[in-house]
Amino acid sequence: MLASERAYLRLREDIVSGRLAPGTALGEVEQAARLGVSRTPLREALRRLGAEGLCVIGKGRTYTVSAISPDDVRHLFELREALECQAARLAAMRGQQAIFAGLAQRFGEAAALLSPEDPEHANYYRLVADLDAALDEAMASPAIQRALSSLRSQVARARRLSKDDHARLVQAAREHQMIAGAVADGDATLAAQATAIHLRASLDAILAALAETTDHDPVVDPTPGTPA
Amino acid sequence: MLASERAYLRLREDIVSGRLAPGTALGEVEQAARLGVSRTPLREALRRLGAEGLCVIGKGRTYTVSAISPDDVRHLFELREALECQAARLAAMRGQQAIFAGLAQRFGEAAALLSPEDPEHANYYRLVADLDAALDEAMASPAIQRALSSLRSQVARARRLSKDDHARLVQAAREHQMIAGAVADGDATLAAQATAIHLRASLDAILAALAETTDHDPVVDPTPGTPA
DNA sequence: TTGAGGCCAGATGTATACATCAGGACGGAC
DNA sequence: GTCCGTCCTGATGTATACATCTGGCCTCAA
Repeated sequence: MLASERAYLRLREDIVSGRLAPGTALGEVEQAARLGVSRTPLREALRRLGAEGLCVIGKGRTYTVSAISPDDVRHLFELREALECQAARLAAMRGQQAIFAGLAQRFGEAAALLSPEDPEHANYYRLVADLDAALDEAMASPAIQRALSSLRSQVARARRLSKDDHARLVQAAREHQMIAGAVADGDATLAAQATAIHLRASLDAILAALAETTDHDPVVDPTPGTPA
Repeated sequence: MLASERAYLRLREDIVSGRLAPGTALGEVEQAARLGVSRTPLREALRRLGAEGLCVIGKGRTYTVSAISPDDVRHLFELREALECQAARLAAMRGQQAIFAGLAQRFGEAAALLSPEDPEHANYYRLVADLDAALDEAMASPAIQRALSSLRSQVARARRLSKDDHARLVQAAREHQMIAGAVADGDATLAAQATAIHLRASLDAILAALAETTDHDPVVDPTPGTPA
């Protein structure tokens, strides 16, 4: 695998997981040494992360891990709403009905996937990923796909802030079922509205979790570097 | 100015203007020599252009100037609609009424700016840019701003395909007036709808021009390189 | 003649040396 | 004592040498 790709993936994972806390300076030499690549591919990784918003140009020319305040999450979801509602609309107009009918049914049975035996909810999240992939293919709009993929790592980071309690996940499954159902019916307006509702509920869940956590705990692991 | 920035700006200009035709291979050594920089900053420029969609990774690892077929333009506008309608909505909710009222009035008088004495319509386009900037500031959503700025160079390229005939520009001015007016009124729904209408009309104008041109002329100047 | 296989040219990917710049610390002058 | 200017240190920006890969062409065998 390309060194620049490795560096990008590892840095992204480190930022999304919180191992690299917001505000951490990402020096080229330091990170290159840490990840075992030279500065050239690392620079490329850094620029990609910058384009995705995971890090920003601080003072001077240095990159720092971007913050993720409640307002940042709100702004992120404003973009998500624009993109995903449009995606749902287009998918409803262009997608194959059968695929989304099947997904809707699977979401209807999703409560079973949310058993406490699987604390990671791997099966459930695979189902969500399947819906995302189906929407991606159905909307058939490369430009929106690209914008969305650019957004996903930040969304993943935001989701980490939310506590996936059982009640929320059951409700989220219902929301997803509604989206898939509307797309299956070819109802573009309803699909967009269902998406908007889901995003609003997700945002509220994240903000609620954030409000709790910030009172007594740092949002993320504040460890700046790694123990060599 | 940084060499990477120079390379980026020149390559972007060359692609948007059509001097580098769609399908042109962008070899690192060749372009680095042409622009008088070394491969390192040129690579960075190439990656930025790739992220914006102005060039794509062809076979092997080579970059080529992206195509811009009617379908590409349609896809581009699907994304534009999602982003700009949301931007208009947010601006209507957050913007300062007076600014947009002033812009609406200026668009109402825009017909005077479209005199045949100014074939470039510089004054008119400055007004459009003012509206864009006002919306940018009013929506106060960094994420959407970033996505939009990433899109602008492709929009500029698409606009080059359209013939700015007088009738269309007059109509476009009315559409812009409507957007500014709706934002001034704080009417988010109307602002989004006015934006959608404007984008639809712009798209139709581009597609019509494209359909005409492709019948007897290449879409862009097919000169691949420069005469040393 | 046609297909497969390997060789070669030229590209991209990476590492590193050098140039340049920004921030801070130190010292001197007022 | 404080403020300003200079120097220094360490970073980023750039150029280039080297490694690696890709694709095409040529050769050879069936």
